[in-house]
Amino acid sequence: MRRKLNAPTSYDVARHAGVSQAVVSRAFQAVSPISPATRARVLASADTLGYQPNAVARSLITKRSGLVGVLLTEATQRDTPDVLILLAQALLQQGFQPLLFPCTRESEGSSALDKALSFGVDGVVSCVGLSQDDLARAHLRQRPVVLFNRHSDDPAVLQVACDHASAAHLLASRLFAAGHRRFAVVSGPRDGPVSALRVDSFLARLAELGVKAVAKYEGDYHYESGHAAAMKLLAAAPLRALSPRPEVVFCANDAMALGVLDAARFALMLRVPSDVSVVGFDDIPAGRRPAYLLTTVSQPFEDMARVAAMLFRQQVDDVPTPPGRVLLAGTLIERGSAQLLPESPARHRGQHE
Amino acid sequence: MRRKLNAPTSYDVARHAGVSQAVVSRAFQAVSPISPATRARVLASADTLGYQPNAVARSLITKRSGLVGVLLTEATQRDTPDVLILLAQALLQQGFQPLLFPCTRESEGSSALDKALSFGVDGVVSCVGLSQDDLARAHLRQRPVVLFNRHSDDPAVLQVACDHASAAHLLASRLFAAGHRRFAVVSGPRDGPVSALRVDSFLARLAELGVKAVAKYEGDYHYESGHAAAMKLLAAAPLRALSPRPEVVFCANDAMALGVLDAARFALMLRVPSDVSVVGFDDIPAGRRPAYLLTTVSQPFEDMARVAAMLFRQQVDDVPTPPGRVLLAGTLIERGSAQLLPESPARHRGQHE
DNA sequence: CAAATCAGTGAATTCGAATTCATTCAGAAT
DNA sequence: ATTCTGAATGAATTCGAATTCACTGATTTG
Repeated sequence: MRRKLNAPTSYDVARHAGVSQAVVSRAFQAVSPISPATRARVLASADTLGYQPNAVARSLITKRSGLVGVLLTEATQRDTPDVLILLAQALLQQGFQPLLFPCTRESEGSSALDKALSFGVDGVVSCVGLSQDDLARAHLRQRPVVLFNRHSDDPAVLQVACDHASAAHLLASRLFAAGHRRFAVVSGPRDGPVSALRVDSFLARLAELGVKAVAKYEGDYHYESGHAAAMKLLAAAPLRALSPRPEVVFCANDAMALGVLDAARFALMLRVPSDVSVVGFDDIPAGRRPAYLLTTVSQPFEDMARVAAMLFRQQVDDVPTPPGRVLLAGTLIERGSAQLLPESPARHRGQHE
Repeated sequence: MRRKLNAPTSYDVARHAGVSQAVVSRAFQAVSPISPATRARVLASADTLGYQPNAVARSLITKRSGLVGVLLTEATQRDTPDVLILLAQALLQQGFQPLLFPCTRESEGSSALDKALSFGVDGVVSCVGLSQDDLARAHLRQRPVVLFNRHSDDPAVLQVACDHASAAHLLASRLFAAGHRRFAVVSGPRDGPVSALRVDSFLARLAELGVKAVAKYEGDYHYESGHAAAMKLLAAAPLRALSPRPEVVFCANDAMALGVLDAARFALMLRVPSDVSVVGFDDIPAGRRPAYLLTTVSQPFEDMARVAAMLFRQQVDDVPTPPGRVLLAGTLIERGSAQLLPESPARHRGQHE
């Protein structure tokens, strides 16, 4: 009396079909020396026994698991969890099962990578920054890494990201051209790798245009910090005459922009955009609603996910792939929260798609 | 000249430490017959070689992979992707690495389960409905399944869900007690397993209270369908006198409730809640903002995730666990979008947490 | 008709760690 | 001193599928 607990193995199928175990194995490979007749017989047996090849045993010998480690930052988890979904779907479409490694701090990336490697992933797509050393370790074991919205100086590492800098640059130009001169900026945490790109580029462009004095506030990407920023930056200061209220508040992400908007409207009783323009970055769903109509930059997450997944597969399959950085342009979404140039009439788009 | 590509194995460590492979293996188990001195030596060698036990090889023999299959519906992916994050974090905390199986239809659950099993998962947490047959298959292989917000008639299957029915029941009572008599309901898709619970229970309670005529609209859980529902249900019909405008619109989820809210305010120029009350279900972040202040029911996702993960681990560890359904109560969140009883003063909560 | 070729098959080995079982050796008990 | 005990160790086996290699029998070729 055997234990029926365990799943049937290739030997069970072999016995049932009257062949050797090797033949069973071959029956499940696309191209392999096996006669069509035998294959059919084996597959039939497998079907009646409910046999499925054990992916664990297979990957032990083939060194291919069909798994991809997906490293997530806390920010991704909190603000744009749907990116994860898009990534997962794109990777799945390329034939990889996503294995999740949620990190709470950027520094956890290193150990997450090791854990992923020990699980035998074929490679890693990381939303978390990785050190040169981490990348080298993965490379040594021939496990490709694709960085997602994260930067590495190593030109050999594939990176897929939104072109934050260009978008911020464009935004600054447009706002300046619309006649705005008094700017305020709500950044993310100082060390945030993405916030820096957005804010620095925005400020750099303003400086180019001759705008030096810009009020700054360091937020933490949360709605509340946007609210707090607005209270500080926009409040009717007693000495306001000395430093007049900003005409535009640029936020490093949408969540904070919504905080600014709500604070401006409901706490400070300012009209948006006539009293103050607010722009964000990300195009989160909430900003699309009639209640907000936030002018913002949309990251092409779907394309980014698709490209990342495709590049990942190519790397795994050793398809020669030009390394480097793939920057996908963000889209300026003009809704109603900012006064932009009349030349480009602001379309009041609501939810799109 | 050996290939340095491959990760070091236990044999490499054994050689380096001057012991047998078996000892290396033992050094990495919490409790095993090995002297503290040797263990230290082995671990030191492992460290210098950068050795980590290969999880694939290990799980081949131990039948434990430390992986948990997480089956996702399209709805979860679209509406509440953060549930996935919470689940992932909770499972991780219990020592399981979440392997994702995004499904686009409920019917894909079956094949997703098989795939998960072939990957050697220790069990499955499913947001997708599974058939009796699926559950039996998993049970046969001793792979526990925990259903998350999904129902099974099999009392032996662990289920963790929000108590949608009770919450909807309470909501109906409260609205009725507040004096409302003309109700409209925006449901999810007819076959949606969750929508039915919410809407049916809401209607049942109203019927109990003597309210028979309720306007109904079948939405699809999306914002747009809420908008459309409002246009249909609340529009100033020519013969409105014959069927007066509903005082309350109950929506099967928040996304649709926001659609109703926006349509009422911006398209129909109705005041909320004085002209019409709107209530939703889920407590999505957008509803918490000052621009909406949606009255809704909050699903205790965090608790649900924690409980599900805990029960899952117990099952995997063969801790005797009383099977059955765990229903966690939803919380009625009273914000500004509905007129409820004066006896319970509506607190205008914004973002909470 | 013999030799060479080739497709299809099975026996045996492999991947890397865990585990069983036998063995060794130090210290305790007699 | 001798036997007994127990802890610590190593050799060998195991998990399940893929793969190498040798082999068979059928087919083609000279």
